[in-house]
Amino acid sequence: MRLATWNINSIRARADRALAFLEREDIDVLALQETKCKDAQFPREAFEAAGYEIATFGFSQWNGVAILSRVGLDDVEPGFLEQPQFGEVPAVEARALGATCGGVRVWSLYVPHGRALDNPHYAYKLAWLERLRQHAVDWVAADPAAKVALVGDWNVAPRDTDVWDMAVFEGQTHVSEPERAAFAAFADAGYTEVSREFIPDERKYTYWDYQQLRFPKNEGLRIDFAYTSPALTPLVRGVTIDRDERKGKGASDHVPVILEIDDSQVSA
DNA sequence: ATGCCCCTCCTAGAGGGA
Repeated sequence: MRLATWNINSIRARADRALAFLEREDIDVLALQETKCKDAQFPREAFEAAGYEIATFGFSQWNGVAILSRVGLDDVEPGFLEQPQFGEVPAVEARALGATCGGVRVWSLYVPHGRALDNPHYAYKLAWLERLRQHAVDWVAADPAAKVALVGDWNVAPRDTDVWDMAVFEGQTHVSEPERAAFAAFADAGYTEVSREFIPDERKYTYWDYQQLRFPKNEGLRIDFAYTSPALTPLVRGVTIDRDERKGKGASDHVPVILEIDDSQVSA
């Protein structure tokens, strides 16, 4: 099974790119972030015609997550239990969507950005990650055989080498110690960030700003990751970053991360 | 060329992104 995650930065602006990606990379399950549309606005028809079932979670132009699958799509959960809220009138945001696809419990995650270290969004980000981590612990405690994939835009650069110039990011979000600790806590819980296992090299980024020739100069960030539960980790045969997807007119500022999973042992 | 910001929405300037 080939499972991909991609912050697409508007599914309506890039439905054609998404369709081409699914076909080119032979993708079975695609977790999307920043779909930037309400459920009713999601361009379902083209993906259904290509053989995918679709679950969406979006209710405004902000955020939005989705899962497309051609290997089953069951037990859809928009958001996780007691997901931290944000806003003047606190509300759950469309940043997490769970579904079981081909025997794998997939969570498409768009972790809050944080904005600035002294911004309320930053405390929200840390609380959001911690609540998710508690669930991640509970899921494998309840069922050690659970095959869980926590994939998406984590908005954390775990290492100094995951940003193109630490001097630029010093004192900003994504690189602070509490964010890195919140990210690392998933590994303490027994999950493995498999992109690092297969791609340990430096300067292997998943995001490049649209401005100032960041992509041609390979000045990017590595912030899109895939944590897998203990039962799923040994089934991951490979991980790739589809860097070429950043090329050309109309690219998202993020590229897909693709997992090859041995599903010969996984019942659909 | 991988190429000099892009998405959204009460269409026009602002909010959000990282």
